[in-house]
Amino acid sequence: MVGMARAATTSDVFNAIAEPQRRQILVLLRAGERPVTELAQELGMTQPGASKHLRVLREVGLVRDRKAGRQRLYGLDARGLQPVHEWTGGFEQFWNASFDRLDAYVQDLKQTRQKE
Amino acid sequence: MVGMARAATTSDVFNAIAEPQRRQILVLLRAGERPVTELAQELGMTQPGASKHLRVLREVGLVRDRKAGRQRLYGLDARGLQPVHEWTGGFEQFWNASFDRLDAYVQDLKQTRQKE
DNA sequence: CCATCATATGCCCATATTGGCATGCGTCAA
DNA sequence: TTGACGCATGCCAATATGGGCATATGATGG
Repeated sequence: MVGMARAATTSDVFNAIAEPQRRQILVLLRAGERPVTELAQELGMTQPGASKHLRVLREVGLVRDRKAGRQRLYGLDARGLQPVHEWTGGFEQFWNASFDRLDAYVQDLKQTRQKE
Repeated sequence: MVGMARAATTSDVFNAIAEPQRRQILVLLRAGERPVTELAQELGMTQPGASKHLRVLREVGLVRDRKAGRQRLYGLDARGLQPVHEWTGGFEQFWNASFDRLDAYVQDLKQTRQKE
């Protein structure tokens, strides 16, 4: 193996939600279970397209599916999003500090120049 | 254009943090600014590799860089992570509800079977 | 049993990546 | 000025995707 591409999107949640349409699907599912075709329509994608995205979401555990007659209802299982929320939360203290740090840089630069 | 792959990773934060090594870089930078080589060493990657990941992070605005002599110090700018935190936070109410919903499914199935 | 509806898959194409290596470029020290 | 150091890039190889289409699968209703 000489080159590698990217970790399979099906392997982790971060990758699964990197796709805008998959995020939209998750948002839609907050309103409740929905069959594939309905999701496809509401999001303006083809049925195969929706199925493929749903498959990825299913494999990382963000959605569950349940057979209901001829349909297959997909439902949200947001537990997998918690790690992402927590990971980003670990940077919360830096959101506001960023500007201050930037200022610190500028100060540093000014002092450095004065010394030269 | 007949086929498309995936939105450029450099275009949004969700995609930028989909890469494990880039997440590690961000975590390391919480401790403060660091030159490329040092990051590469600590994460066990080559210098070009680190540079490439840093470039992606820079283009989505998650890191800033500052020249310091021969070195280039990279620093964290976590503001871009806030949207991700908020998006996932929008599912917080479903983290605990998931099990209940699952139970509801089981109940449904049982009733359905009894009817048959 | 048959036509139809609802989905999942397989295949092919064009693209986006990531990694390894070599190399260009600017900076600093002797 | 010259050589070493620190980084960014370019190029190539191997892969993972996402979309469009056709088609296999399954279940339902007559």
